Amino acid sequence: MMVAHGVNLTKQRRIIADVLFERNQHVTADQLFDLVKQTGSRVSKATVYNTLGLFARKGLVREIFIDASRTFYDSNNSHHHHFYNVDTGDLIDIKDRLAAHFIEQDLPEGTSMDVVDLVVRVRNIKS
Amino acid sequence: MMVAHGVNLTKQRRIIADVLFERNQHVTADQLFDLVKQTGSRVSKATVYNTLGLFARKGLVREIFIDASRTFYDSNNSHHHHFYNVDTGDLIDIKDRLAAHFIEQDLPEGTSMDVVDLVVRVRNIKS
DNA sequence: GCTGTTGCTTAGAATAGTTCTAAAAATAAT
DNA sequence: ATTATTTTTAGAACTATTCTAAGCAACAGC
Ligand SMILES: [Mn+2]
Ligand SMILES: [Mn+2]
Ligand SMILES: [Zn+2]
Ligand SMILES: [Zn+2]
Repeated sequence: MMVAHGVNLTKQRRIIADVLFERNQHVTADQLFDLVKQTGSRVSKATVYNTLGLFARKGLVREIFIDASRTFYDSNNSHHHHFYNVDTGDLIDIKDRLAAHFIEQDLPEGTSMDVVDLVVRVRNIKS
Repeated sequence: MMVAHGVNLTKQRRIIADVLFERNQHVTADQLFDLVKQTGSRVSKATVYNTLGLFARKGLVREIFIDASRTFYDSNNSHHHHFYNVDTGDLIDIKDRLAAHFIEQDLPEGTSMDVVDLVVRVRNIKS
């Protein structure tokens, strides 16, 4: 899978990928560093940052920017969106259905909608 | 307008608001600090940060998180979204029409779509 | 075996946007 | 006028992330 995306499979990247892709999750670099530590393996924090950056560039994970203070990485790289609870910090998947009223019907229990932020990322067409 | 939103109108906030709301724009705190300086007025950087935070809490501006390294503030607080060009850094408004194929038709000249990131911010219903 | 080359990992330093602190200044209340 | 409250300010502190430069692993050609 990683080799298919043009990523050299090193020992550390293997360890990181095992923990990261074990399940669909949203983690910061620091959280992932701790998760790796909990398995007993030792990988430096710099390598966790480097590897997440590499995985993101290669399309293996998605970066999520919901607040300026930290970047989340989403091990589920299929096309989907998120509910973010500003009170609890919960980050919950929304399946890819864009209609606004549809989203409203699916709000997490006990929450009300605040703001819908949509960013369409584009790139210059290489000439 | 600001008084209506429960913001005390001080001299510095007035200066900042004049520059910020002069037109629809997307600025970082630092950019706004420079814009204020260019008018000849003197407001500290701390006050620019404090004021933007206050305006955001009061709903006068919208925070936009498109990359982890800086927060943009949108002087257009009407409900809309954005095209972000990852190559140029351009941030362009999208009128509030959510259909995905509609967005594709409106891509900025010379760009191709990369990723659509949608974050629905919710809050706990106060009980 | 060695030897060079390349890519990867690492600890710690540096960076930079943002927040915090504590004191002065402005404003409001009594 | 005196006191209380709010705001501004400079600079220090904070913190997520990136950078640096040295060491290490993998590999190829001898
Ligand atoms: Mn997810
Ligand atoms: Mn705008
Ligand atoms: Zn997700
Ligand atoms: Zn906008």
